[in-house]
Amino acid sequence: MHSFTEENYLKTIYYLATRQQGEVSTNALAEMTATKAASVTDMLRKLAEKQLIHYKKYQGVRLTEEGERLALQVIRRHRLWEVFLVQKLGFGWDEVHEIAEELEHIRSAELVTRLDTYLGHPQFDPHGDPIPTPAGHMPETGYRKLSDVVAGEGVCLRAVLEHSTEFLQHLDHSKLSLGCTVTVSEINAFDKSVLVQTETGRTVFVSHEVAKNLLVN
Amino acid sequence: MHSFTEENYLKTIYYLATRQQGEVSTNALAEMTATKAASVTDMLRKLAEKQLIHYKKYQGVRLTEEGERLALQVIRRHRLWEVFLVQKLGFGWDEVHEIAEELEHIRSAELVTRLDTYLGHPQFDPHGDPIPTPAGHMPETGYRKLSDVVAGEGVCLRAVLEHSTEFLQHLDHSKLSLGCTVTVSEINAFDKSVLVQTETGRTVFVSHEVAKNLLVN
DNA sequence: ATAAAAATTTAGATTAGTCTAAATTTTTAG
DNA sequence: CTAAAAATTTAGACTAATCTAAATTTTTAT
Repeated sequence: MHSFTEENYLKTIYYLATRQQGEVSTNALAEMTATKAASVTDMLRKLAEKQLIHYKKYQGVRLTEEGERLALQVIRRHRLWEVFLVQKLGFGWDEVHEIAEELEHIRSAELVTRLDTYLGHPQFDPHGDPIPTPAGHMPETGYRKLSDVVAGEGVCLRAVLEHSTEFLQHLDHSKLSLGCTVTVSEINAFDKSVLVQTETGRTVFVSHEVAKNLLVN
Repeated sequence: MHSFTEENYLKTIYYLATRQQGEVSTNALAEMTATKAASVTDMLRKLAEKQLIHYKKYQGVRLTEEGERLALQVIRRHRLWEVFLVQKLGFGWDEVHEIAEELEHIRSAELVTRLDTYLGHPQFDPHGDPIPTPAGHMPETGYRKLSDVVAGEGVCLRAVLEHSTEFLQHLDHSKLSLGCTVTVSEINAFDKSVLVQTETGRTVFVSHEVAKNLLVN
């Protein structure tokens, strides 16, 4: 079996790999896991020995097939628990990340299967992230960033790229939630902020910084 | 905060203390936690330093008020999760112990509060064990062992003392479940086995070994 | 192209929890 | 009451995950 810590490294490598080109760097991992580069190096050697990553000194790191399978298992558990916490226990979408960070390491396969059934086989977590399949496949979404939408287009809010409490509460405050249909009425040429029209006719100001973290289709 | 391991020691000390007179011994703890006596001694020194137990070398161990409070918190979480696993996810009562052993260490207080509400503030777990209150009080049950009931008495099955899969499956097989009302029709003078009559008129043979692990009122 | 900067790895230590083997204390049985 | 047995603790070591400081490699900027 793999340790709690190993699972976190695999998950983090997966996360960083999807957000960039090529290999994941030691420093990037150190920052994400809130450890030091030297500690990361030690762990990378260990994961490489277990054949969970491809690793050459100084050259960064990439998941093996087995490593990716494990990472997706952890992510699947994390996202299913987030659905449980929000839909069943009534937590806000801004409150569930830390708790799911712990729940994701509970190992029983039967538990995950039953939880998935209990939740009605959800496809997305409360932040709009797709839930990996039991077989270990990450569904493609084809979403774009709101910041890439041109004026006049109508789109639907589908997911957030940023999970911080501050960001999510800001959206709550703007009364923007996933599933909202909005039309981009204006894009500011100077700061790239956008004005969007909701179905109910409200106009909402969205800064470029926020628009970059909103996924739509 | 206290580690996973410390929580397990506190829980085990509480468990052993309720099943005997006086102090809990190093060896008993070593057996229950599947470690060696030397390891237990190390941990006891640490828990004593943290004022969670009263400990004098060679004299056994007893929880302090704070230690008991923490132990009851862990037990409360364990039992609430068992209710969840059985009532919401449909696990059998013989399948939930190991999973709850992991879930009990998830630390969010808010999670426990919400889970309790979601489950409808249950008073007992699937094995009939009382769930400690949020304030850290273990409800008294006043149950007796079935092995102490005299012939002719009618009683209701309330809890099991033994949680092993084998024992619980044996009860399932005998179609004895918590809540059953039974009348003790005969006590064998030689082996102390009992015959009980169920409400439906079935006669069930219960060995002394089993009767000692069934609580009734 | 090369020196400075940045990134990464190595060396050596630390902490939590565990172990075995040896020493010590308590209990028990004659 | 005392010697043997049982229980417990101490001593010294190990593993996983981390750290700091120093050494090494790669990248970058003139």
